[in-house]
Amino acid sequence: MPVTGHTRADAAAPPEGEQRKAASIRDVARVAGVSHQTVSRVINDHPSVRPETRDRVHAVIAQLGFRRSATALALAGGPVRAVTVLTSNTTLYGYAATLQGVEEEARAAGFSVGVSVLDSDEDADIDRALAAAADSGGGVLVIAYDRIGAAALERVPSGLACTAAVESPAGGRIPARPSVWADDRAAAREATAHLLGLGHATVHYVAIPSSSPGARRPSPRAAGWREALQDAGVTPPKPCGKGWDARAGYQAGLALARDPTVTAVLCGNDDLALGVLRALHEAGRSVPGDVSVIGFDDAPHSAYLTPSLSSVRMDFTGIGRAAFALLRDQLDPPGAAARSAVEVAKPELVLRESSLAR
Amino acid sequence: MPVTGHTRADAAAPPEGEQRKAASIRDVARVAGVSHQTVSRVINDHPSVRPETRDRVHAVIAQLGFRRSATALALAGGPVRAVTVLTSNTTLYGYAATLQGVEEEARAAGFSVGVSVLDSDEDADIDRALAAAADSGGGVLVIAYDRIGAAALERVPSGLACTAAVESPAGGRIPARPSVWADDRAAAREATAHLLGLGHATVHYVAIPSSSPGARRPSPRAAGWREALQDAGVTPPKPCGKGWDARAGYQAGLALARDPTVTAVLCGNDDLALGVLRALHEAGRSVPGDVSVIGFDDAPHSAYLTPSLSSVRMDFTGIGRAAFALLRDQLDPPGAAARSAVEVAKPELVLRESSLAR
DNA sequence: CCCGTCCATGTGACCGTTAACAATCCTGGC
DNA sequence: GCCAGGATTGTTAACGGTCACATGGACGGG
Repeated sequence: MPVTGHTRADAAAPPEGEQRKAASIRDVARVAGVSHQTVSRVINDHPSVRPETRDRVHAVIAQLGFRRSATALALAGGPVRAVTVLTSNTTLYGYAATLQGVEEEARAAGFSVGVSVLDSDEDADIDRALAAAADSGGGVLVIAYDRIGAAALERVPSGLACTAAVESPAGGRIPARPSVWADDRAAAREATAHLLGLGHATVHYVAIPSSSPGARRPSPRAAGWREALQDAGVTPPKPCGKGWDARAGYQAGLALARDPTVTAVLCGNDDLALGVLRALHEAGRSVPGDVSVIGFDDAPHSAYLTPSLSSVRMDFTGIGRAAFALLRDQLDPPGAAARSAVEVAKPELVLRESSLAR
Repeated sequence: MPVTGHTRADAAAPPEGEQRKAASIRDVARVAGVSHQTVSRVINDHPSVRPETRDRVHAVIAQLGFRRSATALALAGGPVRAVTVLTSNTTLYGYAATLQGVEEEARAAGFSVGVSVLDSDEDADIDRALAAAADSGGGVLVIAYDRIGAAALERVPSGLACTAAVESPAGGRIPARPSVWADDRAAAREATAHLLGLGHATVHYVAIPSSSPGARRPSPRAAGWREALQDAGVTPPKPCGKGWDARAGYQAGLALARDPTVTAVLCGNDDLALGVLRALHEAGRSVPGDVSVIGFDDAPHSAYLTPSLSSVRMDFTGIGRAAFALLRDQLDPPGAAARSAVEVAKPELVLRESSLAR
């Protein structure tokens, strides 16, 4: 990098003109009067280089602004230091925050981060993304919070280093790939129990779409909700909702608002909850007066809604970071194969106005 | 070759076992009985290859599942087909949506997308990101909506292909780099004028941080707001707000709520507006009854707030797409140097409950 | 004093691709 | 029948690193 500055004459920057072609290992060798291999050894901290030689080479490296080419390194079979994040979306809060976590950790480790968005769960589409990721050479990190991501995870070829950020796996099942999750099932149970504790006869659930193919399995959030009701001897009502956004929540909310038995609602995420709040408001049912509402994910703005939204805080950034760490362990195996599944800090139920005691 | 006689079905996939090392151009050459260079010619659609030869090579390519190595291509000096997006944030709506737009367009063009997050506007930090981007070989796309991004844009070395997504440039100034923006200044003027038209004596402004170094220049949104007031002969009150998020809006809102002359508020983004709404609510001032509020960006959930938030819809995805297109023109120059500055569709003022007539 | 080792360094090949140039074959004009 | 010249193909050398191995000198033990 042609950095300017520098106390003494701008020794680092190539003279004044354009930035000529970057210096190679051989350029450094020539100037330092050694062989290119010696330069390589210096770069890689190989022990048997005379201190004097090492210093001289280092000086030339600084002088020429030499930077080792990642491309050449990769071609020569060196370690690759790159991750590609596969995701179906980059704007939804949970996804964006997970990506952010991955990026932070990757940057700290000197990895580059690629993003490939999955348009659908069709094989062709997934393979396209996988191929793109594979020929970058590094590992793949799949955000598998939804059906598309889960489908992509299934198709990752066995030779490719891969980890995933997932929902909490259904009881006892160990994910096929090293994975990271927060126990949202337990959190859903807790949130539901809290609502029941407030005196509600039952709790309705506005679901996020299932991540299992064909929606065979409900999401862990739905499972936790169901369990809490069953523990309390309550027959779970039919979950509603189909979608991820406020609009879907609004539509589900319109139906719920018409049902007088609805006094408590758990939502699969905060966007859905927002739509539900809106629908309840329009129907003249007050929150938390008539209906208590709890969301999921604790998006940053949820605390400022009116009423402020109770929610389950998920450490998405932490999940992203942990997932990257797992991937890194796979790529340069320092001490044997590390853990293959990780559960990060338990989600935390944050109580606000929307679920105050009545 | 363990490949049995596939009619056509899975002709492409490597046999059944593990995925052995990817086939190279020379592997293809050997099997097809030609030189590697001929294979290269076939891949690149070079005209002088006998059709018969071409077909044979193509068949072997399919049979071996050959894919040209992007790494080797880059090393050999071929075109790189990669973008690195430099941004200070990936979770804020405008940023995430811009990134999404870039990714869509890049994917369609067969480019890979990298992301590098800028922690601060310190030179070292920026150079780190720039260096990382540069040695990926492709172009750089800077999201320069804030001070950090703008600082990064300044330091991009002249030899590096680069475009930027920016705020609308201050009157007449042509951005140094090919850039894309929506005319948010005009939109702010329009929104302010609309509020004045509602009968408000003045309009207060909750500002997003300026993107100019040292905050020497106000953001175009602030400029548009000021212009509209001046056009109407109103002396602009002091803008408030320091930050991007709902919390900052809330704090600004607390102060505004105490001031009885405040009856209309324009906010630099929807998160700020959300905080303002909350603060006004807590102070017992109704929206739009006592105070009208208009936000900026039209985040997806703004329509579902209570009251629903009037906002200026920005086509961030479109900006991202256009910025990528501009970068692409730079990377493989087909018809001379293309346009260097682009203004995408005009932002649209979306009126909702928060700014109804009184 | 000779030989085996280790240290420091150099030489050459290789990774997978493209570019430049050479070589061969075929065709047509004279 | 000879040669210019295009079409087709092959050969060799980059690109910028790493790895495997060779080389030469210093040192120490027998």
